[in-house]
Amino acid sequence: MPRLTIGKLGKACDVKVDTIRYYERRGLLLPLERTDSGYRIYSTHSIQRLSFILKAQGLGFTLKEIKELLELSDKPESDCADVRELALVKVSQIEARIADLLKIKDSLRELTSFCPGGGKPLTECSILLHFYGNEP
Amino acid sequence: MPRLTIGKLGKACDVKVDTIRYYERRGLLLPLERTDSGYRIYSTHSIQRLSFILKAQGLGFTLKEIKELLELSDKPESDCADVRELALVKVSQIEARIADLLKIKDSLRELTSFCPGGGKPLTECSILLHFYGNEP
DNA sequence: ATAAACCTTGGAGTATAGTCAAGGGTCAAG
DNA sequence: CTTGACCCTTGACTATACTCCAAGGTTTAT
Repeated sequence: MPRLTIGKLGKACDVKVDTIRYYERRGLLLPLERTDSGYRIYSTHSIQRLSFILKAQGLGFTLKEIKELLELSDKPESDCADVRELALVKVSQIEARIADLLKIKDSLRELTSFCPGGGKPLTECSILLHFYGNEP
Repeated sequence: MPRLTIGKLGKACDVKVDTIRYYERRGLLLPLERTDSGYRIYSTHSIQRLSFILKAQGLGFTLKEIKELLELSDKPESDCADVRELALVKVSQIEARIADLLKIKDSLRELTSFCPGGGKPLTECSILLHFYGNEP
C-alpha cells in the first residue's frame, strides 16, 4: 500500500493541496496519519475518497451533502435506502431549479422577440419597457 | 411629484432601507437629492428604477449586469440592439445552465434506479459503488 | 415633548468553495 | 552540505447579495 504525501494525492486527483487541506478542515478527508515531522500521509483509499468527493460535486452535491454521504458510507450499519433518499432529494432540488430557470428563460426570450433590435432608440425597446412596468 | 424618503421608497417596493443604501454604494440607485440635513430624497422615478432592479433580478441578472442595463438605459444615444444583446447573452447562459442540470439530473436518476433501496446494505448500493468508481 | 425615522462610518455575519501569502521546517539529490 | 522542492500553520482574501449592529447624532411628525 503506497503512502502518499499531500502533493502526490493532489496530483493523482488533479486537485490543489490547499483544497485537500480545506476538505480536511471541513471533515471530508482525513489523512491516514502524520509523520513525526507533521507531514500528512494518505493511502490509495484516500484517492478513492477524494475521487468520490469530486464525482459527487460534479453531480451537484454540496460539500455538506457529500459529508453526509461519506458519513453514511463510513457507517457499516447504514443502509442503501438512506443514500437513495439523499440522491432523490437532490434530484427534486435540481428539477425545481430547472423549472425556475425555464420560466426565467422563456420570459427573457419573449422579451427579446418583441425588441426591435438594431438601430432603434431605447424608447422602443420592449425589454426596457417591460422592466419599467409597461408590458409589451 | 411626490418626494420620498428612503423608508417610504423601501415600503413602496418592499425592500429594506439597508438594501437601498447598498444599491447606492453599488451605483445602481442614486437619490434625486439630499435635504440640508442629509436625508436622501427619491422621486417616483426611483420607484420605477428600483422595480426595474427587482424585476431584472427575478430574471436572473446579477447586480453587475443590472448596472450595465441601467447605464445603457440612462444614455440617450444607446440603442435597442445593445440591450437586446445583453438579454440574449443571458438567455444563452441560462440555457447552458439548464443543459448542465439536466445532465446531472439524468445521471442521478439513473443511479437511483439501480439502487436496491430499503433494507439492503451499502455494499449493494449502486450509488456509492458509482462514486467509488465501480459503475453499475 | 417624545417617538420614530433618518444620517454617518465601519465592521461583522450569512452561505459556498476555495485560493493565496507569509514565514517557517523537512527532505532528497547532487 | 547546500539547494530546491515540498511540507507545515495561520489567517486573510475572492465573489455574490445582502442583513444587521453599534454608536452617536439630527430631524420630522404627532
